[in-house]
Amino acid sequence: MNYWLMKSEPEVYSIDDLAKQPRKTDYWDGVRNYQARNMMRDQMKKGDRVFFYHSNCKQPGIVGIAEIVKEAYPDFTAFDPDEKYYDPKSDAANPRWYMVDLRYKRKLKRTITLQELKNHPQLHEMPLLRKGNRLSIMPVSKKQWDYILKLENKMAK
DNA sequence: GCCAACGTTGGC
DNA sequence: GCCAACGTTGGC
Repeated sequence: MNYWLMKSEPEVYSIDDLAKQPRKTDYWDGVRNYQARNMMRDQMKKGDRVFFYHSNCKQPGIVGIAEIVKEAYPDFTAFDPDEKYYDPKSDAANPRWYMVDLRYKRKLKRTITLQELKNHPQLHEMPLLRKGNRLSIMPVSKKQWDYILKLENKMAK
């Protein structure tokens, strides 16, 4: 099983929005970056666990856990000129972008903030904490995953 | 709202 | 293929 971190702006799509969906499941559209696409398309597997991360907000950080329930398939929002993430270079015959389906698992008992993550040298290797990394999808190692989950029950450091 | 860090685009 | 210009991300 692989572990991931996926960013979303809560003003646009929060973890509560995901939890509100029928069967708590929704598609993850709008990835328009090749590196993120490749990880999603080639490495994300059904059953993989995901840290849901809120970005570009007052308290950026990990807010919950989701699960991959459907592996990559063409992102149809790229085909529609009315969509925000329309891409004329992508069409059904030759899709450029992909999406996965995500199911809400649970919220963390507390938000583990970006600032808190930075305070742990054990996590410094995370792409999230590396300078200039703006990928919306990033791998998380099992070690990092377990370490972060343990933080959930501790006081913020 | 600012701006650093990247990615993408397009002229040459 | 180079690289300047531009757009985007996202923390602060």
